[in-house]
Amino acid sequence: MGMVITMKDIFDCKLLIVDDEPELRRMVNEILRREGFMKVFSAADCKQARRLMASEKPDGVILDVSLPDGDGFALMRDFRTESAVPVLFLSARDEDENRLLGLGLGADDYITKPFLPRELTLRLRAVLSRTYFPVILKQTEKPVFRLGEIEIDLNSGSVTSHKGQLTLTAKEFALLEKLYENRGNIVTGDRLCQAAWGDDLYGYENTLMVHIRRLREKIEPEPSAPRYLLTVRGLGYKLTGADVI
Amino acid sequence: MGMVITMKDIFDCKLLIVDDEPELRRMVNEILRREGFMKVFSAADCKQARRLMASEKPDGVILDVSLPDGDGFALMRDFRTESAVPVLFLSARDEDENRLLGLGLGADDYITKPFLPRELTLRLRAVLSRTYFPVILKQTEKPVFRLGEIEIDLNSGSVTSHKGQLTLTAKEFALLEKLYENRGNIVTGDRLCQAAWGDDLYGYENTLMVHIRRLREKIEPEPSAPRYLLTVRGLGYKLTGADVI
DNA sequence: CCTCAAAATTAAGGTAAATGTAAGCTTAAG
DNA sequence: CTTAAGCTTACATTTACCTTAATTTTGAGG
Repeated sequence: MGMVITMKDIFDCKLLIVDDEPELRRMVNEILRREGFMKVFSAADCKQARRLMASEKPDGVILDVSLPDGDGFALMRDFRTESAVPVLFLSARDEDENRLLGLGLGADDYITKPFLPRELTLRLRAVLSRTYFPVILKQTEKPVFRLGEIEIDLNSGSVTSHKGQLTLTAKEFALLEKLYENRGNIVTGDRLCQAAWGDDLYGYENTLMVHIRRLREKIEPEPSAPRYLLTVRGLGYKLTGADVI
Repeated sequence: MGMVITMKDIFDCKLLIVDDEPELRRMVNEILRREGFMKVFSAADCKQARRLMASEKPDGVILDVSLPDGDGFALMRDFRTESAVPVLFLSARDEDENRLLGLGLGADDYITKPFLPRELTLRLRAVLSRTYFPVILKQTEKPVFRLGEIEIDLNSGSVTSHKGQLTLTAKEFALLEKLYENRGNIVTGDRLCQAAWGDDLYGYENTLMVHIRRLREKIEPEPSAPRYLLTVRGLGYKLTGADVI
């Protein structure tokens, strides 16, 4: 079945264009209007951009990398201290592309000039869709949690219990992370395999079980009678009783 | 203001890949899986494509322009007489590009081989978004509802009542999910069997009853005098009194 | 490049929970 | 009353999962 979600209408989505070329601003504006974005603001330089950012609080920014009075990257960092507004970068081909690739762009995207209208709207939609939906964005800090007396830190991949400290292996880590993300809910074998191996599963069935077993040996007081990492026959596994720290 | 829309979950979105190269089918399949599209079918030729189109009724098609037994364009026109399914064309660079541009593609898009995974998913999202609107949601969220004093969470497959917490088995889960989807309406035995077992239904009559009984034992205060999961003699079963949470 | 230990995978036998079956019983409709 | 549809229970079977150990792969250090 479908689900009902509340989301901003495309007509209500405020966008800010930051570029020093008036012709390009006009063009982008036009493209966006045709696409249905009705609230579009534009700024020619950093100063103006900052002002509009503060007063209008846009839902997305289209930002030129090089601006007359500063750097697009620096500007983005400033925006980001205030909010998680998604940013789509504009850059001249070759000139800035390498720099862009090198950056930790996170949920953002970039587009090189010149571009097709279609390209712009495609990437913009994709960028916006990441923030308008309740998707967990790239999280720098991984969770630390507790299963009864056992403490688990996904930053270091360590499990601490009365027995001492153990380290999770790569597969164990991937599995536990996935289970924790969906804690309380059933996670199918397929999804777990995908999380740990990536590709489509052939004969993973048993391999998964063995890894689950090893994980249980590390996180369960009594691996053969699990209390936290439960099997749901025919459906998958689920993690219960996890207390966030 | 915002708007409320009903959208299909990305996991419920069925896609059909039509291409004669097995390796490409496999690759596209893989890309889509990673992106979260779980229901992907593939066909090697027009004949197979038509069959899958009729039986699965996919929500989107990724279609090679040239196929061993016919033309992708003709195939698309055929599809379109039945439904408004969005089509994303695949074509060899240069070879078919001009033809594609010359066509009145309408709401569709195309992509030339070879392509980057990112390109495929971007364009696919865009194509789908026209029918589903802003699309894209990574995490499937199943319903949580209440039957009187009993709370049911289909994410965790758990039933909570004054007696404590029980877990549904695979069959119980499938049946209850189907009944909930059609809550208030009668669901025939055939349809329930199909939901829980698949296409082939032989002599399930009694087996179904047994499973219904077991389900009632978990969700009914008094299984022998059901208040929520009712029998409709000669027709099937129906779920009533379900309050969405 | 080799060595060795840790990790991952494979294989095979075992087990219990989930499922299937059958037979007698109950209920509703005509 | 008769009949057919559905209910219930106990029991048989199956299959999904568990477990252990042997084998292969990986990767760090020499």
